[in-house]
Amino acid sequence: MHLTPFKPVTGNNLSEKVASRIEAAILSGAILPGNRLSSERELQNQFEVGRGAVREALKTLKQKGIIEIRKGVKGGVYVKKLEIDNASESLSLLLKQNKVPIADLVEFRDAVDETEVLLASIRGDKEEKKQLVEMAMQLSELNTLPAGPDIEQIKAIDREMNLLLAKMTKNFVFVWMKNTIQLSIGSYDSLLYESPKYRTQTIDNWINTAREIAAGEPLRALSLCSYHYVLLQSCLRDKQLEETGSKEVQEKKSHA
Amino acid sequence: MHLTPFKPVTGNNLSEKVASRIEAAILSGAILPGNRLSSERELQNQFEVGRGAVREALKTLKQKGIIEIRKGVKGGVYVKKLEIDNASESLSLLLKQNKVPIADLVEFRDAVDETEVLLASIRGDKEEKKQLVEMAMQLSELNTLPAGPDIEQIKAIDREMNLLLAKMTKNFVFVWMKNTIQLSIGSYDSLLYESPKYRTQTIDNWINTAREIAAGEPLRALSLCSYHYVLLQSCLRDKQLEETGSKEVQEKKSHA
DNA sequence: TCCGATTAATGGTACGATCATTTGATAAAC
DNA sequence: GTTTATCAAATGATCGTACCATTAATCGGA
Repeated sequence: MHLTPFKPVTGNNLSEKVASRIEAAILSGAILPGNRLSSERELQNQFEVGRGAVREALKTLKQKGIIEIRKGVKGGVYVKKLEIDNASESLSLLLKQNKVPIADLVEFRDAVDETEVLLASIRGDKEEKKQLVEMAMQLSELNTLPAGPDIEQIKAIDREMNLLLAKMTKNFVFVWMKNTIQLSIGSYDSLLYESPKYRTQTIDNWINTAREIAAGEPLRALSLCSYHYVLLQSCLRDKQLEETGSKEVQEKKSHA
Repeated sequence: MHLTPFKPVTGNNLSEKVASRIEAAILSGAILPGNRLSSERELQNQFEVGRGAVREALKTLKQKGIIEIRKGVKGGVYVKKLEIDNASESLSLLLKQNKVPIADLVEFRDAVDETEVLLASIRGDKEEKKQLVEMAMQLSELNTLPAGPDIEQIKAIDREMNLLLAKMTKNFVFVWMKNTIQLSIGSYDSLLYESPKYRTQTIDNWINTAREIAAGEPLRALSLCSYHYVLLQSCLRDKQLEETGSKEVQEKKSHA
């Protein structure tokens, strides 16, 4: 028999709660791709909800591309292997499932950012450029507070600067891409601000980059932007060294 | 009263048929963002299906982010304004809705392709490089057939070459991005092959690019890749000149 | 005029019934 | 014994009805 990893659910928006429960179970890896979850009637009993709610939840998950539904005996809900081809609708889903090595994402953002900096320094309004420099200076202030650096605030402004930079390109695709990547990479990027070693360097680099962009010096801004990634990769390497052997085994497993 | 732009639906997978009908009506622009579609019970009558089927269809569309559902009097299905912020889940949806000027997309792909070519020439296997060159030669052959060029086949191989190039980067994000962009930009890109003026130039450029990649000359490959976009933009400009004044009015309207 | 109660429209949920599809088992034919 | 045809059970797909909660318009009284 199956284990029943679900508990009853009550409340409003039932079908969405059911959907998020099932999705969580799948994304957490508790149920592996190709495995059968249950039939609709079984889920109905496990969650103690009506069958309509179950079916609506499954429709949502099917649209997301993470489950497959089969008819007949041995039918029911099956966890789908999420491949790049299936996921053309959703990059963020691929990222959530850790299907994408973080190094790949960093590398990609590097490529995009370089052009972004070029375009921003060419197309950005005067006001936008002014604002960018001001935000960079704010970073510096927040880093030299008497009570110590306000790291959360620094991260927030870093995020805003990134979005502003994308907006300055006047190109929707860059804005969209920045939004999506930021959601997934943000936590890694902010590592730079948690270590004192990198924080000051990163902020100084932001200030210089913002000034070159404001001055309309795209090529200088570009080389400074590249330095941001030198810092980030160095920082990530440091973190990796801290990790234990058991994590390495997990890594190999997930790559297989 | 409302018009009822739907006809009854019969057959299997009813809810998906209903969903695609509604989606088509929305994406075609027949129903504008912010407008109310109908209530569930109205849709049930219009499509002549059960209410469950309607609700399942709506769940799918809600998950896609193109509709919004409101409770109470004046509740029902409303077409959602698809903004960049909402759409972090789906770039292809933004593209389908023509929210993104094609020039933006071309520019973005240009930025990505440059790095892609660099990485491909550095990381590509020997076999992949060999295959790339062979495919480029195939393009040339297809262009000089006695019976005239086989344009459809040429487009198909162009597509395959693009995907191979992305694969050669050994970076999932580039592969995903190429897949997504290809779906939307493909039709524009293939304009290059429809005009005799550009077709031969584009193919020759592909051959040279493939050879430089195979030779491990990333910088030469890069400059050739850029030339592809010079050709594409020139070609798009030609097409735009052919368009009439009435289209220009539409353009301005959609930009407002 | 303004505020509160009423009412009607609508989504959310549940339950039950029927049909079509799929798989496995059983029986019949060779 | 093997193959083929038939049947049965599990399951998704769909429909219908009923009831509750929410929402906005309407109506009536202060």
